[in-house]
Amino acid sequence: MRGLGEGLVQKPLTVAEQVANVLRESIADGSLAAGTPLRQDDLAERFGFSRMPVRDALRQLEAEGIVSIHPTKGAHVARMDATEIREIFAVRELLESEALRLSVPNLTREKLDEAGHVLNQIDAEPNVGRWGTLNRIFHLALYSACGNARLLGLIEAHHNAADRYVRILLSSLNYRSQSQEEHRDLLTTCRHRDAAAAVRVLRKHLGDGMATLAQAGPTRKP
Amino acid sequence: MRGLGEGLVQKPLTVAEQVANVLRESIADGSLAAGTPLRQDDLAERFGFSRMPVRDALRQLEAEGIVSIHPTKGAHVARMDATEIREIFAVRELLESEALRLSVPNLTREKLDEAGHVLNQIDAEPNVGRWGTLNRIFHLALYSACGNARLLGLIEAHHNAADRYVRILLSSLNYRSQSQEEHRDLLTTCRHRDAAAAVRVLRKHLGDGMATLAQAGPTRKP
DNA sequence: AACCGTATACTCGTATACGAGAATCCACAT
DNA sequence: ATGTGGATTCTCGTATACGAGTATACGGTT
Repeated sequence: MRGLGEGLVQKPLTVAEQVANVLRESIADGSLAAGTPLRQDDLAERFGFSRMPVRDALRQLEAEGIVSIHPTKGAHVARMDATEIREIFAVRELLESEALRLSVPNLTREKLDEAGHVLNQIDAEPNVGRWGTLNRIFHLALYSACGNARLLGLIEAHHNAADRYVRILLSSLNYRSQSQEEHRDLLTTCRHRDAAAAVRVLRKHLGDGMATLAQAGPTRKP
Repeated sequence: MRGLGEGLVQKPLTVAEQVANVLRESIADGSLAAGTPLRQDDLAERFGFSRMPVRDALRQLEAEGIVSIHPTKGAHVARMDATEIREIFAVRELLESEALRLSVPNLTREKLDEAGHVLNQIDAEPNVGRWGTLNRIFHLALYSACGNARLLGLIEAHHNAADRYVRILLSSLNYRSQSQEEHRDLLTTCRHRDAAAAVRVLRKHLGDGMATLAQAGPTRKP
Protein backbone atom coordinates (compact mmCIF):
# COMPACT_ATOMS: atom_id res chain seq x y z
CA MET A 1 0.00 0.00 0.00
CA ARG A 2 3.05 2.15 -0.33
CA GLY A 3 2.56 5.41 -2.14
CA LEU A 4 -1.14 5.09 -2.65
CA GLY A 5 -2.69 8.20 -4.06
CA GLU A 6 -0.27 11.05 -4.45
CA GLY A 7 2.60 9.00 -5.75
CA LEU A 8 3.46 11.70 -8.24
CA VAL A 9 4.81 14.42 -5.99
CA GLN A 10 8.52 14.18 -5.46
CA LYS A 11 9.35 13.71 -1.83
CA PRO A 12 12.76 13.83 -0.20
CA LEU A 13 13.96 10.32 0.54
CA THR A 14 14.17 9.93 4.29
CA VAL A 15 16.47 7.50 6.04
CA ALA A 16 13.49 5.57 7.34
CA GLU A 17 12.27 4.96 3.81
CA GLN A 18 15.67 3.80 2.65
CA VAL A 19 15.84 1.35 5.54
CA ALA A 20 12.33 0.16 4.72
CA ASN A 21 13.29 -0.37 1.09
CA VAL A 22 16.37 -2.40 1.96
CA LEU A 23 14.48 -4.51 4.46
CA ARG A 24 11.62 -5.07 2.05
CA GLU A 25 14.05 -6.26 -0.59
CA SER A 26 15.88 -8.51 1.85
CA ILE A 27 12.64 -10.09 2.96
CA ALA A 28 11.39 -10.52 -0.59
CA ASP A 29 14.55 -12.20 -1.83
CA GLY A 30 14.69 -14.52 1.14
CA SER A 31 17.76 -13.12 2.90
CA LEU A 32 15.52 -12.55 5.90
CA ALA A 33 13.40 -15.64 6.37
CA ALA A 34 9.95 -15.64 7.86
CA GLY A 35 10.03 -15.43 11.62
CA THR A 36 13.44 -13.77 11.76
CA PRO A 37 13.46 -11.37 14.70
CA LEU A 38 14.19 -7.78 13.74
CA ARG A 39 15.94 -6.15 16.68
CA GLN A 40 15.89 -2.38 16.54
CA ASP A 41 19.38 -2.10 18.01
CA ASP A 42 20.88 -4.59 15.59
CA LEU A 43 19.34 -2.97 12.56
CA ALA A 44 20.28 0.51 13.72
CA GLU A 45 23.88 -0.55 14.14
CA ARG A 46 23.98 -2.48 10.90
CA PHE A 47 22.63 0.46 8.92
CA GLY A 48 24.68 2.97 10.81
CA PHE A 49 21.74 5.03 12.04
CA SER A 50 19.87 5.34 15.27
CA ARG A 51 16.83 3.33 16.26
CA MET A 52 14.30 6.01 15.35
CA PRO A 53 14.40 5.68 11.56
CA VAL A 54 14.47 1.92 12.03
CA ARG A 55 11.33 2.12 14.12
CA ASP A 56 9.62 4.16 11.43
CA ALA A 57 10.69 1.68 8.78
CA LEU A 58 9.43 -1.30 10.78
CA ARG A 59 6.11 0.35 11.36
CA GLN A 60 5.76 1.04 7.66
CA LEU A 61 6.57 -2.56 6.80
CA GLU A 62 4.07 -3.69 9.39
CA ALA A 63 1.42 -1.68 7.60
CA GLU A 64 2.38 -3.46 4.41
CA GLY A 65 1.89 -6.78 6.16
CA ILE A 66 5.48 -7.92 5.69
CA VAL A 67 6.53 -7.48 9.31
CA SER A 68 4.58 -7.95 12.47
CA ILE A 69 5.25 -5.98 15.61
CA HIS A 70 4.33 -6.81 19.16
CA PRO A 71 4.80 -3.92 21.58
CA THR A 72 7.41 -4.73 24.24
CA LYS A 73 8.26 -7.95 22.43
CA GLY A 74 9.69 -6.69 19.20
CA ALA A 75 9.29 -7.20 15.49
CA HIS A 76 9.84 -10.19 13.26
CA VAL A 77 9.41 -11.01 9.60
CA ALA A 78 5.76 -11.91 9.29
CA ARG A 79 5.07 -15.59 9.28
CA MET A 80 2.25 -16.88 7.17
CA ASP A 81 0.53 -20.14 7.64
CA ALA A 82 -1.27 -21.98 4.88
CA THR A 83 -4.49 -20.16 5.67
CA GLU A 84 -3.01 -16.72 5.26
CA ILE A 85 -1.28 -17.67 2.03
CA ARG A 86 -4.58 -18.97 0.73
CA GLU A 87 -6.23 -15.72 1.72
CA ILE A 88 -3.61 -13.64 -0.04
CA PHE A 89 -3.94 -15.64 -3.22
CA ALA A 90 -7.71 -15.37 -3.10
CA VAL A 91 -7.44 -11.60 -2.78
CA ARG A 92 -4.81 -11.44 -5.51
CA GLU A 93 -7.03 -13.41 -7.84
CA LEU A 94 -9.87 -11.01 -7.17
CA LEU A 95 -7.83 -7.83 -7.54
CA GLU A 96 -5.69 -8.88 -10.46
CA SER A 97 -8.54 -10.34 -12.46
CA GLU A 98 -10.39 -7.07 -12.24
CA ALA A 99 -7.32 -5.00 -13.03
CA LEU A 100 -6.53 -7.16 -16.04
CA ARG A 101 -10.09 -7.01 -17.30
CA LEU A 102 -10.05 -3.23 -17.11
CA SER A 103 -6.57 -2.91 -18.51
CA VAL A 104 -6.63 -5.17 -21.57
CA PRO A 105 -8.68 -2.87 -23.81
CA ASN A 106 -6.38 0.05 -23.03
CA LEU A 107 -3.00 -1.63 -23.28
CA THR A 108 -0.69 0.12 -25.69
CA ARG A 109 1.65 -1.69 -28.04
CA GLU A 110 4.54 -0.29 -25.98
CA LYS A 111 3.27 -1.77 -22.75
CA LEU A 112 2.76 -5.14 -24.37
CA ASP A 113 6.25 -5.14 -25.83
CA GLU A 114 7.64 -4.06 -22.50
CA ALA A 115 5.93 -6.99 -20.81
CA GLY A 116 7.30 -9.34 -23.44
CA HIS A 117 10.77 -7.98 -22.87
CA VAL A 118 10.46 -8.70 -19.15
CA LEU A 119 9.57 -12.30 -19.94
CA ASN A 120 12.79 -12.66 -21.92
CA GLN A 121 14.68 -11.14 -19.03
CA ILE A 122 13.21 -13.74 -16.73
CA ASP A 123 14.34 -16.52 -19.03
CA ALA A 124 17.84 -15.10 -19.03
CA GLU A 125 18.02 -14.38 -15.33
CA PRO A 126 20.00 -16.96 -13.35
CA ASN A 127 19.60 -15.22 -10.00
CA VAL A 128 16.42 -16.49 -8.37
CA GLY A 129 16.27 -13.51 -6.07
CA ARG A 130 15.73 -11.18 -9.01
CA TRP A 131 12.97 -13.37 -10.36
CA GLY A 132 10.34 -12.21 -7.93
CA THR A 133 10.89 -8.59 -8.88
CA LEU A 134 10.75 -9.31 -12.59
CA ASN A 135 7.60 -11.35 -12.09
CA ARG A 136 5.98 -8.42 -10.34
CA ILE A 137 7.05 -6.01 -13.07
CA PHE A 138 5.56 -8.24 -15.74
CA HIS A 139 2.22 -8.57 -14.00
CA LEU A 140 1.99 -4.88 -13.16
CA ALA A 141 2.78 -3.95 -16.73
CA LEU A 142 -0.26 -5.86 -17.90
CA TYR A 143 -2.46 -4.21 -15.28
CA SER A 144 -1.02 -0.73 -15.69
CA ALA A 145 -3.73 0.49 -18.04
CA CYS A 146 -6.59 -0.38 -15.70
CA GLY A 147 -7.04 3.26 -14.80
CA ASN A 148 -7.24 2.74 -11.06
CA ALA A 149 -4.11 3.72 -9.16
CA ARG A 150 -5.43 2.46 -5.87
CA LEU A 151 -6.17 -0.94 -7.29
CA LEU A 152 -2.63 -1.12 -8.63
CA GLY A 153 -1.27 -0.12 -5.24
CA LEU A 154 -3.15 -2.92 -3.53
CA ILE A 155 -1.89 -5.43 -6.06
CA GLU A 156 1.69 -4.33 -5.59
CA ALA A 157 1.34 -4.58 -1.83
CA HIS A 158 0.07 -8.13 -2.08
CA HIS A 159 2.89 -9.06 -4.39
CA ASN A 160 5.35 -7.73 -1.84
CA ALA A 161 3.69 -9.72 0.88
CA ALA A 162 3.58 -12.98 -1.05
CA ASP A 163 6.67 -12.85 -3.25
CA ARG A 164 9.01 -14.50 -0.81
CA TYR A 165 6.81 -17.57 -0.72
CA VAL A 166 6.54 -17.65 -4.47
CA ARG A 167 10.30 -17.41 -4.57
CA ILE A 168 10.70 -20.45 -2.32
CA LEU A 169 8.31 -22.30 -4.54
CA LEU A 170 10.29 -21.42 -7.63
CA SER A 171 13.68 -22.30 -6.28
CA SER A 172 12.69 -25.61 -4.78
CA LEU A 173 10.62 -26.99 -7.60
CA ASN A 174 11.03 -26.74 -11.31
CA TYR A 175 8.02 -24.53 -11.53
CA ARG A 176 9.61 -21.74 -13.49
CA SER A 177 9.11 -23.14 -16.97
CA GLN A 178 5.43 -23.79 -16.33
CA SER A 179 5.03 -20.29 -14.94
CA GLN A 180 6.74 -18.78 -17.96
CA GLU A 181 4.54 -20.77 -20.29
CA GLU A 182 1.48 -19.36 -18.57
CA HIS A 183 2.98 -15.90 -18.73
CA ARG A 184 3.35 -16.17 -22.49
CA ASP A 185 -0.21 -17.42 -22.84
CA LEU A 186 -1.30 -14.45 -20.81
CA LEU A 187 0.59 -12.02 -22.98
CA THR A 188 -0.79 -13.57 -26.15
CA THR A 189 -4.40 -13.27 -25.03
CA CYS A 190 -3.72 -9.66 -24.08
CA ARG A 191 -2.28 -9.00 -27.52
CA HIS A 192 -5.50 -10.36 -28.99
CA ARG A 193 -7.47 -8.01 -26.74
CA ASP A 194 -9.37 -11.00 -25.40
CA ALA A 195 -9.94 -9.85 -21.85
CA ALA A 196 -12.13 -12.79 -20.88
CA ALA A 197 -9.55 -15.31 -22.04
CA ALA A 198 -6.77 -13.37 -20.38
CA VAL A 199 -8.62 -13.43 -17.09
CA ARG A 200 -9.13 -17.18 -17.44
CA VAL A 201 -5.41 -17.71 -18.00
CA LEU A 202 -4.56 -15.45 -15.08
CA ARG A 203 -6.91 -17.30 -12.76
CA LYS A 204 -5.35 -20.59 -13.78
CA HIS A 205 -1.88 -19.11 -13.33
CA LEU A 206 -2.60 -17.96 -9.80
CA GLY A 207 -4.53 -21.10 -8.96
CA ASP A 208 -1.63 -23.27 -10.11
CA GLY A 209 0.83 -21.26 -8.09
CA MET A 210 -1.35 -21.49 -5.03
CA ALA A 211 -1.87 -25.23 -5.41
CA THR A 212 1.81 -25.93 -5.91
CA LEU A 213 2.67 -23.76 -2.95
CA ALA A 214 0.17 -25.47 -0.68
CA GLN A 215 1.51 -28.83 -1.76
CA ALA A 216 5.16 -27.85 -1.33
CA GLY A 217 4.63 -27.77 2.40
CA PRO A 218 2.98 -24.97 4.30
CA THR A 219 5.06 -22.97 6.74
CA ARG A 220 3.76 -23.16 10.26
CA LYS A 221 3.33 -20.64 12.99
CA PRO A 222 5.69 -20.78 15.97
CA MET B 1 -5.24 -2.33 6.77
CA ARG B 2 -5.01 -2.30 10.52
CA GLY B 3 -4.84 -5.66 12.22
CA LEU B 4 -4.43 -7.70 9.12
CA GLY B 5 -3.46 -11.26 9.81
CA GLU B 6 -2.80 -11.91 13.46
CA GLY B 7 -5.65 -9.86 14.80
CA LEU B 8 -6.33 -12.49 17.40
CA VAL B 9 -3.34 -12.14 19.69
CA GLN B 10 -3.85 -9.63 22.46
CA LYS B 11 -1.33 -6.84 22.29
CA PRO B 12 -0.70 -4.16 24.84
CA LEU B 13 -2.23 -0.88 23.77
CA THR B 14 0.57 1.55 23.09
CA VAL B 15 0.20 5.30 23.29
CA ALA B 16 0.82 5.60 19.57
CA GLU B 17 -2.14 3.35 18.82
CA GLN B 18 -4.41 5.28 21.14
CA VAL B 19 -3.43 8.50 19.41
CA ALA B 20 -3.99 6.87 16.04
CA ASN B 21 -7.43 5.69 17.13
CA VAL B 22 -8.49 9.12 18.34
CA LEU B 23 -7.21 10.81 15.20
CA ARG B 24 -8.86 8.23 12.97
CA GLU B 25 -12.14 8.80 14.72
CA SER B 26 -11.81 12.57 14.51
CA ILE B 27 -11.09 12.39 10.82
CA ALA B 28 -13.91 9.97 10.17
CA ASP B 29 -16.51 12.05 11.99
CA GLY B 30 -15.41 15.24 10.29
CA SER B 31 -13.89 17.05 13.26
CA LEU B 32 -10.68 17.16 11.28
CA ALA B 33 -11.53 18.17 7.74
CA ALA B 34 -9.57 17.14 4.69
CA GLY B 35 -6.44 19.18 4.29
CA THR B 36 -6.15 20.09 7.96
CA PRO B 37 -2.46 20.27 8.86
CA LEU B 38 -1.44 17.90 11.62
CA ARG B 39 1.47 19.47 13.48
CA GLN B 40 3.41 17.04 15.58
CA ASP B 41 4.02 19.57 18.34
CA ASP B 42 0.39 20.59 18.54
CA LEU B 43 -0.85 17.03 18.69
CA ALA B 44 1.78 16.03 21.22
CA GLU B 45 0.80 18.89 23.48
CA ARG B 46 -2.90 18.32 23.02
CA PHE B 47 -2.62 14.64 23.90
CA GLY B 48 -0.12 15.26 26.66
CA PHE B 49 2.60 13.05 25.24
CA SER B 50 5.80 13.64 23.36
CA ARG B 51 6.14 13.82 19.61
CA MET B 52 7.40 10.27 19.18
CA PRO B 53 4.13 8.39 19.69
CA VAL B 54 2.44 11.04 17.58
CA ARG B 55 4.89 10.40 14.79
CA ASP B 56 4.20 6.68 14.97
CA ALA B 57 0.48 7.32 14.88
CA LEU B 58 0.74 9.62 11.87
CA ARG B 59 2.83 7.10 10.00
CA GLN B 60 0.28 4.41 10.69
CA LEU B 61 -2.55 6.60 9.49
CA GLU B 62 -0.55 7.39 6.39
CA ALA B 63 -0.32 3.69 5.67
CA GLU B 64 -4.09 3.52 6.01
CA GLY B 65 -4.36 6.27 3.46
CA ILE B 66 -6.22 8.80 5.55
CA VAL B 67 -3.23 11.03 6.26
CA SER B 68 -0.47 12.06 3.93
CA ILE B 69 2.99 12.99 5.06
CA HIS B 70 5.61 15.02 3.29
CA PRO B 71 9.04 14.89 4.92
CA THR B 72 10.16 18.33 6.12
CA LYS B 73 6.73 19.72 5.30
CA GLY B 74 4.53 17.85 7.69
CA ALA B 75 1.34 15.86 7.69
CA HIS B 76 -2.20 16.76 6.80
CA VAL B 77 -5.52 14.97 6.58
CA ALA B 78 -5.51 13.35 3.16
CA ARG B 79 -7.38 15.18 0.50
CA MET B 80 -9.22 13.21 -2.11
CA ASP B 81 -10.31 14.47 -5.45
CA ALA B 82 -13.19 13.01 -7.40
CA THR B 83 -10.89 10.56 -9.15
CA GLU B 84 -9.62 9.06 -5.93
CA ILE B 85 -13.10 8.77 -4.50
CA ARG B 86 -14.21 7.01 -7.64
CA GLU B 87 -11.28 4.65 -7.34
CA ILE B 88 -12.06 3.84 -3.74
CA PHE B 89 -15.67 3.09 -4.55
CA ALA B 90 -14.65 0.87 -7.44
CA VAL B 91 -12.36 -1.10 -5.16
CA ARG B 92 -15.00 -1.26 -2.47
CA GLU B 93 -17.52 -2.61 -4.93
CA LEU B 94 -15.07 -5.29 -5.98
CA LEU B 95 -14.00 -6.30 -2.48
CA GLU B 96 -17.38 -6.12 -0.82
CA SER B 97 -19.23 -7.93 -3.55
CA GLU B 98 -16.84 -10.83 -3.25
CA ALA B 99 -16.97 -10.84 0.54
CA LEU B 100 -20.74 -10.76 0.52
CA ARG B 101 -20.97 -13.56 -2.04
CA LEU B 102 -18.70 -15.73 0.11
CA SER B 103 -20.36 -14.78 3.34
CA VAL B 104 -24.07 -15.13 2.58
CA PRO B 105 -24.18 -18.94 2.65
CA ASN B 106 -22.40 -19.02 6.01
CA LEU B 107 -24.22 -16.25 7.82
CA THR B 108 -25.67 -17.39 11.12
CA ARG B 109 -29.03 -16.29 12.41
CA GLU B 110 -27.19 -14.40 15.15
CA LYS B 111 -25.16 -12.36 12.69
CA LEU B 112 -28.24 -11.51 10.67
CA ASP B 113 -30.13 -10.40 13.75
CA GLU B 114 -27.12 -8.39 14.86
CA ALA B 115 -27.05 -6.61 11.51
CA GLY B 116 -30.76 -5.90 11.78
CA HIS B 117 -30.25 -4.48 15.23
CA VAL B 118 -27.59 -2.10 13.89
CA LEU B 119 -30.05 -0.85 11.29
CA ASN B 120 -32.50 0.03 14.05
CA GLN B 121 -29.74 1.80 15.90
CA ILE B 122 -29.02 3.85 12.80
CA ASP B 123 -32.67 4.87 12.58
CA ALA B 124 -32.60 5.95 16.20
CA GLU B 125 -29.26 7.72 16.07
CA PRO B 126 -29.52 11.49 15.83
CA ASN B 127 -25.77 12.09 15.87
CA VAL B 128 -24.51 12.02 12.29
CA GLY B 129 -20.96 11.42 13.44
CA ARG B 130 -21.95 8.04 14.86
CA TRP B 131 -23.65 7.07 11.64
CA GLY B 132 -20.51 6.27 9.74
CA THR B 133 -19.36 3.84 12.40
CA LEU B 134 -22.73 2.11 12.56
CA ASN B 135 -22.80 1.88 8.79
CA ARG B 136 -19.42 0.17 8.83
CA ILE B 137 -20.52 -2.25 11.55
CA PHE B 138 -23.59 -3.21 9.56
CA HIS B 139 -21.68 -3.90 6.39
CA LEU B 140 -18.90 -5.80 8.12
CA ALA B 141 -21.43 -7.93 9.96
CA LEU B 142 -22.81 -9.11 6.64
CA TYR B 143 -19.34 -9.88 5.31
CA SER B 144 -18.01 -11.41 8.51
CA ALA B 145 -18.68 -15.01 7.47
CA CYS B 146 -16.69 -14.74 4.24
CA GLY B 147 -13.85 -16.74 5.74
CA ASN B 148 -11.10 -14.40 4.59
CA ALA B 149 -9.67 -12.19 7.31
CA ARG B 150 -7.43 -10.29 4.93
CA LEU B 151 -10.32 -9.43 2.70
CA LEU B 152 -12.22 -8.12 5.70
CA GLY B 153 -9.22 -6.04 6.72
CA LEU B 154 -9.03 -4.43 3.32
CA ILE B 155 -12.70 -3.63 3.38
CA GLU B 156 -12.45 -2.04 6.79
CA ALA B 157 -9.49 0.05 5.67
CA HIS B 158 -11.41 1.38 2.70
CA HIS B 159 -14.37 2.19 4.89
CA ASN B 160 -12.08 4.19 7.14
CA ALA B 161 -10.66 6.01 4.16
CA ALA B 162 -14.00 6.87 2.60
CA ASP B 163 -16.34 7.28 5.56
CA ARG B 164 -15.76 10.96 6.07
CA TYR B 165 -16.93 11.64 2.54
CA VAL B 166 -19.94 9.42 2.96
CA ARG B 167 -20.67 11.32 6.12
CA ILE B 168 -20.62 14.65 4.33
CA LEU B 169 -22.95 13.21 1.77
CA LEU B 170 -25.36 12.04 4.43
CA SER B 171 -25.46 15.23 6.42
CA SER B 172 -25.88 17.55 3.49
CA LEU B 173 -28.48 15.62 1.54
CA ASN B 174 -31.40 13.61 2.70
CA TYR B 175 -29.75 10.45 1.57
CA ARG B 176 -30.12 8.54 4.79
CA SER B 177 -33.58 7.16 4.25
CA GLN B 178 -32.70 5.86 0.82
CA SER B 179 -29.56 4.27 2.20
CA GLN B 180 -31.50 2.63 5.00
CA GLU B 181 -34.02 1.28 2.54
CA GLU B 182 -31.22 -0.30 0.55
CA HIS B 183 -29.73 -1.65 3.75
CA ARG B 184 -32.99 -3.41 4.59
CA ASP B 185 -33.25 -4.83 1.08
CA LEU B 186 -29.73 -6.11 1.50
CA LEU B 187 -30.51 -7.75 4.81
CA THR B 188 -33.64 -9.36 3.40
CA THR B 189 -31.82 -10.94 0.47
CA CYS B 190 -29.18 -12.21 2.86
CA ARG B 191 -31.88 -13.75 5.05
CA HIS B 192 -33.18 -15.55 1.97
CA ARG B 193 -29.66 -16.83 1.27
CA ASP B 194 -29.84 -15.31 -2.17
CA ALA B 195 -26.22 -14.31 -2.65
CA ALA B 196 -26.62 -13.19 -6.26
CA ALA B 197 -29.50 -10.87 -5.40
CA ALA B 198 -27.64 -9.58 -2.36
CA VAL B 199 -24.64 -8.70 -4.51
CA ARG B 200 -26.91 -6.90 -6.95
CA VAL B 201 -28.43 -4.83 -4.17
CA LEU B 202 -24.99 -4.07 -2.75
CA ARG B 203 -23.68 -2.93 -6.12
CA LYS B 204 -26.66 -0.64 -6.52
CA HIS B 205 -26.17 0.64 -2.97
CA LEU B 206 -22.54 1.52 -3.58
CA GLY B 207 -23.21 2.84 -7.04
CA ASP B 208 -25.94 5.13 -5.72
CA GLY B 209 -23.69 6.42 -3.00
CA MET B 210 -20.92 7.08 -5.45
CA ALA B 211 -23.19 8.84 -7.91
CA THR B 212 -24.74 11.04 -5.25
CA LEU B 213 -21.34 11.85 -3.88
CA ALA B 214 -19.95 12.79 -7.29
CA GLN B 215 -22.97 14.98 -7.89
CA ALA B 216 -22.84 16.64 -4.49
CA GLY B 217 -19.69 18.42 -5.54
CA PRO B 218 -16.26 16.86 -5.64
CA THR B 219 -13.62 18.17 -3.29
CA ARG B 220 -10.63 19.54 -5.07
CA LYS B 221 -6.94 19.31 -4.45
CA PRO B 222 -5.16 22.43 -3.17
C1' DA C 1 5.87 51.14 -4.88
C1' DA C 2 7.53 46.66 -6.14
C1' DC C 3 10.97 43.20 -5.82
C1' DC C 4 14.64 40.60 -4.12
C1' DG C 5 17.91 38.98 -0.60
C1' DT C 6 18.80 37.97 3.94
C1' DA C 7 17.68 36.79 8.54
C1' DT C 8 14.51 34.73 11.66
C1' DA C 9 11.25 31.44 13.17
C1' DC C 10 9.11 27.10 12.61
C1' DT C 11 8.78 22.23 11.79
C1' DC C 12 10.50 18.06 10.92
C1' DG C 13 14.04 14.19 10.99
C1' DT C 14 17.43 11.99 13.67
C1' DA C 15 20.27 11.11 17.86
C1' DT C 16 20.75 10.22 22.58
C1' DA C 17 18.85 9.10 27.22
C1' DC C 18 15.94 7.02 30.55
C1' DG C 19 12.50 4.00 32.60
C1' DA C 20 9.41 -0.09 32.39
C1' DG C 21 8.26 -4.60 31.18
C1' DA C 22 9.39 -9.25 29.63
C1' DA C 23 12.43 -13.10 29.11
C1' DT C 24 16.19 -15.67 30.82
C1' DC C 25 19.18 -17.80 33.85
C1' DC C 26 20.87 -19.28 38.12
C1' DA C 27 20.39 -20.59 42.84
C1' DC C 28 17.93 -22.83 46.15
C1' DA C 29 14.53 -25.82 47.95
C1' DT C 30 11.74 -29.93 47.41
C1' DA D 1 16.60 -34.30 39.25
C1' DT D 2 13.07 -31.03 38.93
C1' DG D 3 10.43 -27.12 39.93
C1' DT D 4 10.08 -22.48 41.77
C1' DG D 5 11.57 -17.79 43.01
C1' DG D 6 14.26 -13.92 42.28
C1' DA D 7 17.66 -11.13 40.13
C1' DT D 8 19.85 -9.80 35.98
C1' DT D 9 19.78 -8.65 31.31
C1' DC D 10 17.72 -7.48 27.20
C1' DT D 11 14.48 -4.93 24.42
C1' DC D 12 11.22 -1.81 23.67
C1' DG D 13 8.42 2.58 24.37
C1' DT D 14 8.67 7.27 25.46
C1' DA D 15 10.98 11.70 26.53
C1' DT D 16 14.23 15.15 25.61
C1' DA D 17 17.76 17.38 22.69
C1' DC D 18 19.94 18.86 18.56
C1' DG D 19 20.71 19.92 13.67
C1' DA D 20 18.88 20.78 8.99
C1' DG D 21 15.73 22.23 5.76
C1' DT D 22 11.89 25.26 4.50
C1' DA D 23 8.73 29.03 4.79
C1' DT D 24 8.02 33.69 6.20
C1' DA D 25 8.77 38.33 7.27
C1' DC D 26 11.38 42.31 7.16
C1' DG D 27 14.46 45.63 5.26
C1' DG D 28 17.16 47.38 1.59
C1' DT D 29 17.46 48.44 -3.27
C1' DT D 30 15.89 49.65 -7.87
